[in-house]
Amino acid sequence: MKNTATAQITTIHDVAKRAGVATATVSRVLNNTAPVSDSTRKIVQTAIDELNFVPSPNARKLSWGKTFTIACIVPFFTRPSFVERLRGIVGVFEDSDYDLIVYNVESARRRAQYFNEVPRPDRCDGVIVVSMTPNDNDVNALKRFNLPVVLVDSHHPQFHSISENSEEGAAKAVNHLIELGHNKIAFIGGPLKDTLNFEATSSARRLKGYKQALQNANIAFKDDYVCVDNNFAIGSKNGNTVKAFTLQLMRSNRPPTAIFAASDFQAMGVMQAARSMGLRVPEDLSVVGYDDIELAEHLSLTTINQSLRLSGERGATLLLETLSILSTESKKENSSLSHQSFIDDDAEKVIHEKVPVDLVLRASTAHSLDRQHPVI
Amino acid sequence: MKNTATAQITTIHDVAKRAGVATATVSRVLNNTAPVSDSTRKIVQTAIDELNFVPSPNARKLSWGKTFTIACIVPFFTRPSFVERLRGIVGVFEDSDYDLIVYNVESARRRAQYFNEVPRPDRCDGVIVVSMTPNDNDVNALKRFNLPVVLVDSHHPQFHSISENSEEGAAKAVNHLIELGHNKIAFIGGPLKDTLNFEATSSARRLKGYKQALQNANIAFKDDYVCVDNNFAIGSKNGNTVKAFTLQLMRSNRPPTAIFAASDFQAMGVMQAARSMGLRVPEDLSVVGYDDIELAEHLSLTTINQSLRLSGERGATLLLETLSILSTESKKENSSLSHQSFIDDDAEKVIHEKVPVDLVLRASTAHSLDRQHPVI
DNA sequence: CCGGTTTCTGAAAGCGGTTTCATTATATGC
DNA sequence: GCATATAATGAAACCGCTTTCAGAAACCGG
Repeated sequence: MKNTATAQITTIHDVAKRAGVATATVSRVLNNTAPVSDSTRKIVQTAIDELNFVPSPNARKLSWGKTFTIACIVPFFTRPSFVERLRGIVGVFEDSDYDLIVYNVESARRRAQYFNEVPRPDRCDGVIVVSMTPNDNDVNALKRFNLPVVLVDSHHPQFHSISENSEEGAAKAVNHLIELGHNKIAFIGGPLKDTLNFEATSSARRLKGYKQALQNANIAFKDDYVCVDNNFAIGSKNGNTVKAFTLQLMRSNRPPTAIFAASDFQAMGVMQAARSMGLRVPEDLSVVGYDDIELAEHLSLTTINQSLRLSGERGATLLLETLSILSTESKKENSSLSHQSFIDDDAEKVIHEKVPVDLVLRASTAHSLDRQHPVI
Repeated sequence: MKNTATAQITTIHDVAKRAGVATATVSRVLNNTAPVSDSTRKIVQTAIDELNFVPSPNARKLSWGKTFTIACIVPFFTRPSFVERLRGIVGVFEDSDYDLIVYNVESARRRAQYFNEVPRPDRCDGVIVVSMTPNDNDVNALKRFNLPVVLVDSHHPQFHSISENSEEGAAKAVNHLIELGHNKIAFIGGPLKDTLNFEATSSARRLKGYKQALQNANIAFKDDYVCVDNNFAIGSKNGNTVKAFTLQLMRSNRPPTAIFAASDFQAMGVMQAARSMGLRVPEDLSVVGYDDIELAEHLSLTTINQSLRLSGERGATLLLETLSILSTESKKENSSLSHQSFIDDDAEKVIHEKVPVDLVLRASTAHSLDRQHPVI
C-alpha cells in the first residue's frame, strides 16, 4: 500500500495513439518543422498536455545527431578564480538548450584523459577550456572532429579565446604602488611554468608586467624581490610558502614597503603573514592582489579586477554563437553541397577577445612612509 | 588545403564490417555480455583498436534505457562551502561511469524549474540535492519516477541524507568560548527562514546550539547578542550587514568579548570589521566561525569543521550504492517478476548519515580578559 | 470539371547501439 | 553413431524520436 505509484514515462507513441495520429505528426507539432493543420495541431497539443509529455532528450539527441551538451574542461576546484569563471559560463547555458558537463582536471592524468576522450561529436557539441593552454596533443584532440572550441583565460592561435592582459593588469597594480611613493616593491607569485600548463603562465605574465612598470619608472629591478612558488601546483597548500616568502622578505635587511601578489589568494597569505609579525596593512606594508575574487572585498584588498565572471560569460556566449553559425551553415550546405572545403577557411577568423583589467582601490595600500633604513 | 581532415566518427557498423562479423557480435565483445569465441573476439578487438572505436554514449543510453547521468541540484555553487561539497561529489563520479550535470539554483524560479524538470528517468539515473530541503512540490517531483535521491546537507524523512549536526557543532564552538572564560558571546548568522529553503535552517540550528550551550553554562541568553541577517539571500553581499552588526555590537554599552558566526564567511566579515575599529583578534575579541572552508586556515580562524568535502563524497557514494542495488534488483526481477510491490518497501530503509563536526583550534580565540565595564 | 500544385499526413527508414530469437557448428552422452 | 545439449554467431527487432518519401486531400485556374 505504501507503493508510490511510479509514473511511467510517456513516449511520443502514447501521444500519437491518444491523438489518433502518427508519431511523425506529433513530432511535427513539437518542433513545428512542417505544416500541420490547425485542427490536428490542436488535438495533438491537447494529448501532449494531458499526458504531460516531454520528449526524451536522449532519443532526440540520437536522432538529431547532436548532443545538446557542452563540455567544459576546467581546473575547477583548485582556485577560487576558476569558480568565478565557471559561474559566468553556467549562467549563460542555463538559458540555452544545452546541458553543461564540467570535467574537473586535478591531475595531469585526468587532463590528458579528458582532452582525448571528451571532444567527440557524440559526447558534446562544443568545448570550453578554462585556464589551460592546449599543448600539441590537446590541439590534435580538439581539432580532430572539428568541434567548436573556446578557450577562456588562455590563448592559442588556432582557437577562439577570451583572455585578459596580465601584463597590463600587473603594470596597473605596480604603477599604483609607485604613485603612492613606493619604490621597494616585491613580487610574489606562482610558478612560471607548469606541467599542467595553466595558471603558470599568468604568473609569468604578471611578473613581466611588474618588471615593465618598474622599468618605466626607472626603479631598478631587484632579483631578491621576486618570490616564485614553484610548488603552487595542483592541490598544494600555497599558504605556507607565501607566508615563508613574506617573512623572508620582511626580515631581509632591505624589506619592501609594498608587495604585489599574483593572485588575491596569495595576497591574503601575504597579509596574514604580515600581521603575524606585527606589521599593519597598509600602514607598514601595502599589498595589491590580482583577480578581485569575492574574498578581496571582504579583505578590503586593493586588487586588479579581471572580470572573471565576464570572461566566462563571454566565452560561453562566443561558443553559442559559433554553434548557431555552424548550424545555419550546415543548412546552407544542404541546398548547395559544393563548398565543403570552404568551411574551414574561417579558421582564419579566429576570435581573440580581451577582457578589461582595472585597478580596484580598497584599503590595503597606502602612501609609502619609507624610512630608508628601518630599525630592526 | 588548410582543410583539417575532419575525422568521422566510427560506428559499430564500421567495426563489424571490418571484422567481418555482425554488429551483435561487436556489441558482445564490447560488453562481454555473452560468450564469444577467442578467435573472433581477437579479430573484433583488433578492428576496434585499429578504428579507434568508442561506442556512442547516446546510442548506448537510449538502448539501455539508462542515462548514465547524475543530476546535482545545488544552490550558488560558487559559495565556498558549496564548492567544497561539490568537490567531494565530483571526485566520486569522476571514477564512475556516470556523467554529472550540475544545476545551479540562484533563484526561486530556477529552483522550481529544476525540481520539476530534472528528476526524470530520461534525464538522469539519480539526483543529488545539496543544501535544500525539499518542499511538498519538490517531494512529489522527486518521487514521481522513483529515482534514487540523496540529500546532502539537508534532511527529509523520505530521502537518504548526509548531514551534520549543527546544534552540536554550534555548541562545541560556544563551549570553547565559555571554557576560555567568555560569557558575553554574541551570535551573527544568516536568516532563519528563507524562500529558497536552504542555508536558512542551518543558521537557525546553529543559533539553537548557541542557546543550548549558553543555557548549559548558566549564562543568560541576551537578545541583543543575536544578529540575524535576513538579507543574506540570493546574491546579496552579506559583508556589509555583517560588518554593521559587528560595529553595532562592539559599540554597544556592553560589547561582547566573543562572537560566534554561523559561517566562516561571516566570521571573516566580523574580523574585518573588528580590525577596522582598531580591535585586535583575538586579544580584544575572540571569533569562531563555522564550516572550516579553505579560507579559514589562511585567516587562522578557529572554526567548526563539518567535513564539507566528506559530506559530498558520502552523498555521492551513497547514491552510487543505491544505483547498483537497484540494478541488481531489477535483474532479479527478470527471473521472478512477482514481487513488484515489495520493492518500494525499502522506503522504510531510508539512510540518514551524520558527518562529524569538530572544533578546529586556530588563532582567532583567546582567554577572556573581560574588564567588566570597558571604558569607551 | 479536370490536370496540376500545394498542403497535410502516415508509413517506414534511419540515428547507433543492445538484445532477443533463430540458426548453425560443436560437444556431450549413451 | 545419433539424439541432444551447448556454444557461437547473424538477422532483425527495438530504444524514442526525427525525417524522408509518397500518397491523399484540398485548392486553383481555365
